[in-house]
Amino acid sequence: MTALSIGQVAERTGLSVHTLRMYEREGLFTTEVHRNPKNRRVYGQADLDWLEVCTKLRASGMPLEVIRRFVDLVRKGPGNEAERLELLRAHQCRIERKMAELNDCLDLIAGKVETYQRHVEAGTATDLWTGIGPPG
Amino acid sequence: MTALSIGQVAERTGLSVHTLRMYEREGLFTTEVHRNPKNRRVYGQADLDWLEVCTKLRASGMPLEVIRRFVDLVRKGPGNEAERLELLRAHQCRIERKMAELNDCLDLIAGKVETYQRHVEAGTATDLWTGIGPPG
DNA sequence: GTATTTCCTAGACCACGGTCTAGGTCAACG
DNA sequence: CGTTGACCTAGACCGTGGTCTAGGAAATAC
Repeated sequence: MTALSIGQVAERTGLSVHTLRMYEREGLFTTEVHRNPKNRRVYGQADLDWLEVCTKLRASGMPLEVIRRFVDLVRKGPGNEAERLELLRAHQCRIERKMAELNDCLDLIAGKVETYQRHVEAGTATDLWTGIGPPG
Repeated sequence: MTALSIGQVAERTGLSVHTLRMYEREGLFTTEVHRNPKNRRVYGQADLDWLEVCTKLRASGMPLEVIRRFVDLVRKGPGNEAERLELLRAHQCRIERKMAELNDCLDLIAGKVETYQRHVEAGTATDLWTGIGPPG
């Protein structure tokens, strides 16, 4: 059975101890973080599992406040799964849109990169004006 | 020949007039923004073109400071294309990494969504514990 | 002639997500 | 013993990227 200090959790999640405490203050744990008799935080496997999910949600751009909403639903216990589902699905959509957007940006940038590359290879002879060239 | 007011540019770029002025202050235009005799900003097609690129760079997470670095290179004129290229390529990589990351997140979330969906369809009978289930 | 709109500058303000400090407890090391 | 290190709380601080306000000018609309 896992029982980790905040420092250890920081180490293996990549979050700082500050951030971990902050997340707790902000109600971002699905479960109260346990304390030992000395009042030190003790994290279990469930916490690690959740933090993994949590960091993925963050990494994909979910604001802390939305995570908190999700957490609140979880804490309320069974019965609101539809709401949780909706929340996740909304986020899924946002990610998908974001990826489409990034793809778009990537296209444009890849174009510019190619242009520049040909240029640089050709000996930096000509100017590329804005260095970007007219969009096309 | 295009000649737009800041309001018009705001309208067609989606940036606010505040933001446009801020970008200018921050040196994010490859070219000085023209002024009419009344000291009003007058934007040309080149500005629009650049703003389009610029917003894509922003949308893909390039910090203003990096955009400024790029702009500085452009303003210095021909001769530093290799540097510009490097900058763009670095960003390209970051986007690619980000997309990979998002894909990862999407996988996880899609999994959760599916689980929840089955659950909700099945009549919200069972609890899903953290509503997320053990990661697997 | 006054009211509205659009613009101008300079600078304050804001949200977000951390990050760090001060001041303190406790255990272990040498 | 003293000091080092991990932890505790409460709360200040920070970077980023806007967003808005105050105070003013000029044109347009009524």
